[in-house]
Amino acid sequence: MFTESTAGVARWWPADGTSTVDIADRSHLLHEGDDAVALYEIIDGAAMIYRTSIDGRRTILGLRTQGALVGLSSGRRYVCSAVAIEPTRARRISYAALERAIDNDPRLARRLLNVCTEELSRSRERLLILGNRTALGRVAALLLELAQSTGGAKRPILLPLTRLEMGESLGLTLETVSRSMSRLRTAGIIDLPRSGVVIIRDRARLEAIADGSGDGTSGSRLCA
Amino acid sequence: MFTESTAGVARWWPADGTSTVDIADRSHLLHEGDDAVALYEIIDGAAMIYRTSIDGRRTILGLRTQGALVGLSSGRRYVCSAVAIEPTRARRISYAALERAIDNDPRLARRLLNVCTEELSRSRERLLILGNRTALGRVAALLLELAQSTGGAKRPILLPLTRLEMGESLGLTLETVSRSMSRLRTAGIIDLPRSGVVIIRDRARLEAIADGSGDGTSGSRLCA
DNA sequence: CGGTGCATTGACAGACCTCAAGACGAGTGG
DNA sequence: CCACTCGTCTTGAGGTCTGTCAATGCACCG
Repeated sequence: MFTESTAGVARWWPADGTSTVDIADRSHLLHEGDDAVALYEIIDGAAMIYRTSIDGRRTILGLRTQGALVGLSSGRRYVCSAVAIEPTRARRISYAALERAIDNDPRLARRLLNVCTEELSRSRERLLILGNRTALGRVAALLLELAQSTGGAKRPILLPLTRLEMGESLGLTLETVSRSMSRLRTAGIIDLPRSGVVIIRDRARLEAIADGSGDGTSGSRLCA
Repeated sequence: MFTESTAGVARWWPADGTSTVDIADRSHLLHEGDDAVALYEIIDGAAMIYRTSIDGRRTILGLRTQGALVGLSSGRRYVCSAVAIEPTRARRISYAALERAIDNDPRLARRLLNVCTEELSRSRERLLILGNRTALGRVAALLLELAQSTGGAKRPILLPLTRLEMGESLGLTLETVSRSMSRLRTAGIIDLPRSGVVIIRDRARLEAIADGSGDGTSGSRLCA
């Protein structure tokens, strides 16, 4: 359904309601609770979406990179906050202009629906991870996700998240994240050459751990 | 955004591609991996959406009741399975007819977008629960959700889920679910008159537990 | 040089999972 | 009607994993 490519979404945006904005690292695109006045498409960079509980705990709902839409909301207000985790450029599309454009061009609606269902898939993927993975599996899955967005196959990952943020993203404490990373390093699966950098040495085993196939630290069957 | 009421979505469906289907308890609406040919709107009853991992473990991603759309997918195939958890009637809308209808009526697109973002909200809500709630809090949250869909304020909840399914829904084992229910009963917060029935005796404390405000089993501040 | 923020590591406690036994209810066949 | 089976639920004991608290190390910066 709604299977059209989203690569060209940009050229479908209404001309009158869009502008380009630059967001510094750790600056907000939008705040939970604010009036939902605009949607953002990430052109370059990355952001994380999060919500804060009454008790002050933050839960990071996901990371978004180039091409993703941030600010989708079902009500009049944003339900999540979004903050850049690296210097980011985004296209800002006003809701008012967008709704007008939808009425004029049904193809835009289909593309938006497509993006929205993809967003759903990502949320569900994360639910699977939180629902039945151990700490090690969750960390492995996050590293693979980060490796994908950082791009390179064997290139080092420049971690855009602190251990605390990784923990908030995975439902773990920063200590557990740190210990999991250390276990992966000891097992020879990753390298931690210096703070903020990760190198994946054995992607197959990392994937096996992320998929829940044992803890992968002792003779993986996938690498036999 | 897309804030129009969805109460009247039904009358917007394309006439040519829709039909009504009745699904027995524990029968499937659709299977993960099948060609995505139709969307279902639940008219009456309830269904659960789930995915199965390679290792055979099932993760229940959520429950859907009257008005919800089941079968939203970003690709050519369904990414989740959906099974009725009580006798259910649903409206089946073929994707082909739906896409045509979208092109003819932009209001439909906006309503669909609205439903889709609501779906997103539900997934995110569940992420929050799995990310930072204890077993007791998760069970409390699920009971409140079930109470809502069962309807009545103080009416008994006729559990549509087994302990195993509740566990698969919350990322817990069935034993932990059972123990949590027993703790809630011992604390006087719920009654378990017979198998498959739950009565909420102290909603305020149950909500406090679900929101993570202590374990609520010893003198809740909300009830002082 | 001290201060600050982040990461690592240890010790311990608590939460949850696993394995196991038994209870209960519904359905079936004698 | 009763015995039997089957699936589900409950409860216990013990082990593992993760959270909490705490100390230390490291890089960066004033």
